[in-house]
This record gives sequence, C-alpha cells and structure tokens, in this order.
Amino acid sequence: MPELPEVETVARGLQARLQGKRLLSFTLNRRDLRKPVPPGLKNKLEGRRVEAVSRRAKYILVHLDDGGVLIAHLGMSGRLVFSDPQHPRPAEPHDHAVFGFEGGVELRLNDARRFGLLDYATESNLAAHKLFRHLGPEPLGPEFDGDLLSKLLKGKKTPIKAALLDQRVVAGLGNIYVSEALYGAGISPRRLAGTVKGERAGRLASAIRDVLTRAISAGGSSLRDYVQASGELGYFQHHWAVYGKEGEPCPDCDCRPGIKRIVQAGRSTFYCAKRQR
DNA sequence: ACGAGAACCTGTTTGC
DNA sequence: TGCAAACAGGTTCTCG
Repeated sequence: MPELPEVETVARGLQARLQGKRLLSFTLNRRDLRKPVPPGLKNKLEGRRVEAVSRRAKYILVHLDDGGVLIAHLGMSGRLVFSDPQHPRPAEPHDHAVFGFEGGVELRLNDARRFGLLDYATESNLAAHKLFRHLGPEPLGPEFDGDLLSKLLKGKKTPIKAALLDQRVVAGLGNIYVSEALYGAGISPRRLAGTVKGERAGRLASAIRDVLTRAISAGGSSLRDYVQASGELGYFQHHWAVYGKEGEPCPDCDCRPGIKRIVQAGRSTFYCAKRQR
C-alpha cells in the first residue's frame, strides 16, 4: 500500500515513539520476505538504541547508536503494528518480525504478500547500498524542479506514467500519486516522457510536490488518533481526484464519460482525457 | 540499450 | 450462494 507519503508518515510515527528507546529483542518468524532477511541481523540489532528514524524513497531507515541502520520496506501489504502493556494486541498471521523495546513496547512487521523486506547497512555505506545506489532524487528535496525533471526524462520514449513509476527517475512515487500528479499538471499519462519539458515539466514538478505534501499533511493529522485506536501505522484515508474513480465525473470539468481507467505496464492509470493532454 | 511484460505472494472484490 | 477470475498502493528479472 505505501507510497512516499505513507512511508513518511510511518517514519515520523516511529520516530516519535521509538527515539531513544533500546531494542531488547528481535524475533524473526520467517526469513523469506522479498529477499531473505540477512543472517546475523538479530546480533546487530539487540542492545542498540534508536537514534532517529527517517525515510529514503519508500524505505524506512532506523538509525542505531552504533552507526548501524535497519532498513525496512513495506511492499504492497506491509504494516507496522505497535503492541504495549496499555494497548496489547494479539499476534496475527503474517507477523513476520517482532521488535521488542524497553517498557514492553513491541513493534511487529505484518506483511501478507511478503513483497516487503528487512535489511541492514551502516551509516557510512548507506548511499552506496545496493537498494539506494540507483535511486533518483527525492521529489520533496530542495533541488527537485522542472529543470531537473526535464533532464531526468530527456530522451525517454516510455509513457510519462511509466517513467514516473521508475524509482531511478524519481524516488518514492507510486501508482496512486503518479495518476494524481499527472491530473494536477494536466498531462496525459500516455504522453511520451521525453516530451515533458519546459513549462510543462515545471507544472509536473509542482504538481508532484503539491500532491505529496498534501497527502503527508493528511496523514500527519490522522495518524495520532489512528495509532491510539488500533496500534497500526501506515493506513489512513485520502481523498483522491482520479485514482479509483473510473466513470465518475472529473472534478474540474463535467466531461463525459468522466474519469477513464487504462492499463499501462500492467497497472491501472486513471485520468481525464479532456483535461490531460 | 530500452521498454513491455511476467514474476514474486496472499487476500479481497467482482462477475458469472 | 458458490466459485473462479480479476485485482491490489512495489520491485526486479527476462525477453524481444
């Protein structure tokens, strides 16, 4: 489920709850996630204190007090669920890993489809790590603008929809927010990526930043209650302009038959054919 | 070299 | 109602 805004929200929630806490135990119930959980992870984690939690692309980074970094990715179905003495939760199917902290606080990684992963790196090698080496820029980073986006897209003959899903081009966008950003910028998802430049690229960069920023705000405001209610991190309600709205009227023009759904590179795309060119 | 498509998994929704 | 097919927010490998 999680794209950049959800992962950012989860990382902030973890930061608030775990910073300064010592990790006492790590239990792995199954090793075969998207890729095997590295052997020896338990020894690298137990006894360490959490210094900070951050995000890169759709990866959660837990920075430890010895320079180690726990890397977590939630794939499509991954969730992080807290359980503690005040709000205990029963163990559930697909709880693949359990992190035990001081004070009886447990954080559980639950992931039915097992497209998520756990990995480990050191602070000094982080940027060169296999998972991060090829990632494009952060769309909310200070250098991300129309000029940079034009350069990233230059010469690409794939549809802009597919290009924006490619983490080597921009890091953190997923299927929902690509549709939303293209709608916001008034750009057809079928347009060839290489033709998005100049003023059009500027509009797209702005729309990407806008859509992500608003989603993070929505997540941040709903996170507190949601965590208290259920102990889960990572799911919250959004209102989307086009995603999942096939057949509904475009919010901006009352065109018929409204929002269209097409399949590109095996994934659903939603857009308004009148507004997006 | 590049882009489209399949593959990896399980759970839920849709359609006959 | 029951069953099978389609579909799901990600990433990575293979094939043409």
